[in-house]
Amino acid sequence: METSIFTDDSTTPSPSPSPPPPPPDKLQRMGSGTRVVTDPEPSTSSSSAAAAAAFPSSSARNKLPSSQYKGVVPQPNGRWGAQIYEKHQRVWLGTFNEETDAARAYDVAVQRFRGRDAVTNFKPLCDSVPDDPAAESELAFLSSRSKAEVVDMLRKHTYPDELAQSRRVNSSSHPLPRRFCGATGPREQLFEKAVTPSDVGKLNRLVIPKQHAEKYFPIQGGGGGSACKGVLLNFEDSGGKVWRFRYSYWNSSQSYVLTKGWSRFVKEKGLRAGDVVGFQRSKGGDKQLYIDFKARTVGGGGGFVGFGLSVAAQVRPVQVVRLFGVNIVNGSGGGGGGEGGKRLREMELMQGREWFKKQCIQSLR
DNA sequence: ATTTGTGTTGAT
DNA sequence: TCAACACAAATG
Repeated sequence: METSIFTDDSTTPSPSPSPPPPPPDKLQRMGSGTRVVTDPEPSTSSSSAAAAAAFPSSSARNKLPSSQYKGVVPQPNGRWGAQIYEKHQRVWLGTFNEETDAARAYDVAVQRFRGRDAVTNFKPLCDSVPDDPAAESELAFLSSRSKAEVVDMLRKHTYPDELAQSRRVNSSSHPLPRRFCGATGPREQLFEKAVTPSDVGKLNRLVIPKQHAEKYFPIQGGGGGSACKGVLLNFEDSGGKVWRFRYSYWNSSQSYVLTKGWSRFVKEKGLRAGDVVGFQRSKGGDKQLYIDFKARTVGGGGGFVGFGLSVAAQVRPVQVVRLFGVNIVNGSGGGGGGEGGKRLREMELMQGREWFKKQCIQSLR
């Protein structure tokens, strides 16, 4: 099952008998701090990211400034990482430019992981008196998502957008049974990867994280150091179409990659940075490989964009969603092109995304 | 070349 | 559980 590092309890998350909000006191700074950070001037300072870089500091080995916030750790480049612990294991929540953003990410995670009265950096979220629609909806939103999903949103910085979209849907009277991905069948999920800009760019290749490559797609002759003849692998998509990719190891970058054939997949599916490709394998003896992807929505103005393309050919129009009867824009110009070499950081901000598991084709046909 | 985020360790 | 530190993996 994916990376279920979390003992997920998604649907029944709050057995938390936790009622008594104890801490009226602001327990904000604690972190094993040890370091008071020479009084962290609130705001005013310009770019925090630049701050660290600018520090000539006195000692050769720069001690990174510890954070005053719980769950927040400094990064070598001046940015901030957020993390939370679960069962003796660290769960990384992503990196942020602002220390406070990292702290907020931790707050979201800790409330999802440990319940309403968990210790937070800022607002306990349920501090909002009795009825605060905003807080309540967010609470509901959190409960409706698995820990893994929440972590994913935080890492990709899509939490705000997903929350907003959730609220939209919610308000439009919808008993929508939430995600339903019935038994997926005889397949086992191997792993997933959110494609990077370069995975869908001109390099025409998909980097398979080493960890997964060596575990699921071992290359003949040994992976790590051997040369790279490469092999051809066939993957079937949700529409039954078979895709053949060349799979090899690149010594230059010490990476496992899918090359020949990959660009076609990107183009036909209209893959964009941030979309998630998933790899499965049938449990039967045939070990047939499968590939699918989760597109992202272009929430912006609230439109819901199907995949920007073409997939129409293979889609079984199930009784799709009838909620957004409005604009079904066709954004993604696969060719749209401009990527511009701006701040990638900002590009990474993606709006909400929907996971399009194959629709339940089973029940209908 | 940079940045992320994992491995590890010592402290609480 | 939690964060400091070091550094391999990932990304561009």
